[in-house]
Amino acid sequence: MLDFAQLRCFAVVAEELHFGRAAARLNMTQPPLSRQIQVLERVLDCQLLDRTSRSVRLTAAGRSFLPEAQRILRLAETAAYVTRQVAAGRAGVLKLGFTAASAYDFLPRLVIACRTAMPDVTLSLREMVTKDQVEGILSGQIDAGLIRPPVLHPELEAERALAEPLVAALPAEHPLAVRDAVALADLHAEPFIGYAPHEASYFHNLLVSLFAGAGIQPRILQQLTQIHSILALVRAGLGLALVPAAAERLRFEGIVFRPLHLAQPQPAEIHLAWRKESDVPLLAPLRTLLRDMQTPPP
Amino acid sequence: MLDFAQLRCFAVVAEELHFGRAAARLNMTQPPLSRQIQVLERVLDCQLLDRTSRSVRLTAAGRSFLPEAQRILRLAETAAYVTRQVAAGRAGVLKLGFTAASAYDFLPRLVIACRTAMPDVTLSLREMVTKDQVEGILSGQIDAGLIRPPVLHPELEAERALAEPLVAALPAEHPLAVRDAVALADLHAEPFIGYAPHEASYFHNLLVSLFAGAGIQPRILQQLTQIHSILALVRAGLGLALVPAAAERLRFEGIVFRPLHLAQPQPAEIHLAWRKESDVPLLAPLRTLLRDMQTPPP
DNA sequence: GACCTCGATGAGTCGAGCTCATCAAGGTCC
DNA sequence: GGACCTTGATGAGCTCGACTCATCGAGGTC
Repeated sequence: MLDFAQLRCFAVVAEELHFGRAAARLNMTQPPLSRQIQVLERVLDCQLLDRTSRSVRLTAAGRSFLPEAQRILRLAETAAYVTRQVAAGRAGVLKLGFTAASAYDFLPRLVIACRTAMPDVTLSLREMVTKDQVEGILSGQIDAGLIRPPVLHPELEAERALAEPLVAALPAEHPLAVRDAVALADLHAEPFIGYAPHEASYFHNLLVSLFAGAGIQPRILQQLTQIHSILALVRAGLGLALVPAAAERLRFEGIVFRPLHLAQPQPAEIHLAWRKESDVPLLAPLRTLLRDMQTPPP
Repeated sequence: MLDFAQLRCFAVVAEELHFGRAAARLNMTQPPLSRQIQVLERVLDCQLLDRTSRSVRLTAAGRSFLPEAQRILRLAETAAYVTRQVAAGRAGVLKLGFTAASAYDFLPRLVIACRTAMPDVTLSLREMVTKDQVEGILSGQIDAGLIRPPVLHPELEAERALAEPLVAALPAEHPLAVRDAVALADLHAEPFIGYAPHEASYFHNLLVSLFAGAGIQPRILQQLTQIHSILALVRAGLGLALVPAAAERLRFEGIVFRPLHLAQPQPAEIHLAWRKESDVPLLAPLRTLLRDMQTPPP
């Protein structure tokens, strides 16, 4: 079998065309260098170098083999380097799940931040609902997921990646649209587009507890799953809705967004979840990145 | 430094995910296999395999390194194979010079024969006059050349690659064009387009000796170097010419070619020439091919 | 709890590759 | 033409790395 040491010896001798100088460059003495070349020639079953005591020249086989040897050596070096980078979490691919809503604003910012902070890291992104992400993390289909809390599965760990305000989405012609901001009390008995209790349980439960806490009860006309569907009904004038601030980025014409004053100003959270015993090296730097994104430098 | 044995060990373990089976496939026992993997991990400064006494799994670094290791192993094998082929004269590139006239018919046949008999051999062809070819062979610019004899240089060797008849090239309206064939005697005092004594000395000298031997003397109007230039003058009706039979392949309209009866039926020769101490492995198979082309199987 | 599987590890041995010394070929120089 | 120099090949001796064999220990199964 071939041997990297032999390839390196051959490449250097082929460059220097002089065993003594080549041996010096290789930090060895001349006799073992001669023997390495001999072994390589025996392995390849052909002469690579024509040598007399006066000159060293490449044979046709040697000329053909030299670039291959150099290529293999380069590849080996690169592979070793890249592998070290991957192990250190400075390079590689991280398969990341995300929910539809996080794509509105958070995900693009994350991708840009990742590209800046870790240019050799690729995020392989897949949109999945929270439940599928949990299964995907457990099965290894994705390395981590951006999901709605709480993360209860005992094999998973999670931490907050984002907290954002809720805003009121109003038809442009709605009476409340003239206000600068909206309070929960304004929504009492208003026609309201809400979230489906099962498919969008996070926002459903969030709103239920907000309304209960404020002692109000909007008139819930429809309960939908996807934020853009809710906004479509709002635009049609059926009612108003509460959505995460990122939804403003959808730029729905005919809808105005107004800040919603709440005791907890940023109640809508996205968490990063991963397998507790995950050995994916990129997890740590990703978590650092997410933490940095929440506390941007002044 | 990396080691091919380690790469092979890692690749097989990564496939089997079992040290015992991998060791069997590698024709070794399990302890040294474990140690090879440990050494590789130390060289790469990271874990490639997560192993307990119950299971073996790839880490992220291992998943990243595996395809690289496989690629390097494949490359090494291919490089060794190709180099052996080159050394044996079954593959590689042969830089071959040729004269303009040999391109008419002989060279295409040679290229096709070469592609059939030695599919892994590439002919790198360059058109050069005989004198430049001799210099090119001596300087190593070309490995061999198809030139006009005689080859006199003491460092060169040569052998006949082709012998072909001469034919008479006549303007279509020429009186001799009605004949089936032409004899040298017919050319006496005829207007004739000949070859330049220096730039086309081979054909010049050949015709001089033919005419002298036949005791005739055509009226030489012009002496040119290139056969296609000579034929252009023939077509213009200035005179007739004697050209190698391959020139018929030029398909000059307005010219008819007629066999020329001679004592030596194939006086126009092309020889293959090469450096005496050339170590180009492809020379031998090329010479065999050229010999086979001259004595085609029945 | 006894047993089994499987990777890690320790002890002993053998061989590959290193160093040093030397040879042989083929130039150079006086 | 002979002494000398350069340079790659080769031989002897030694060292260190890698293999074999035996065994351990973790973690399952029955």
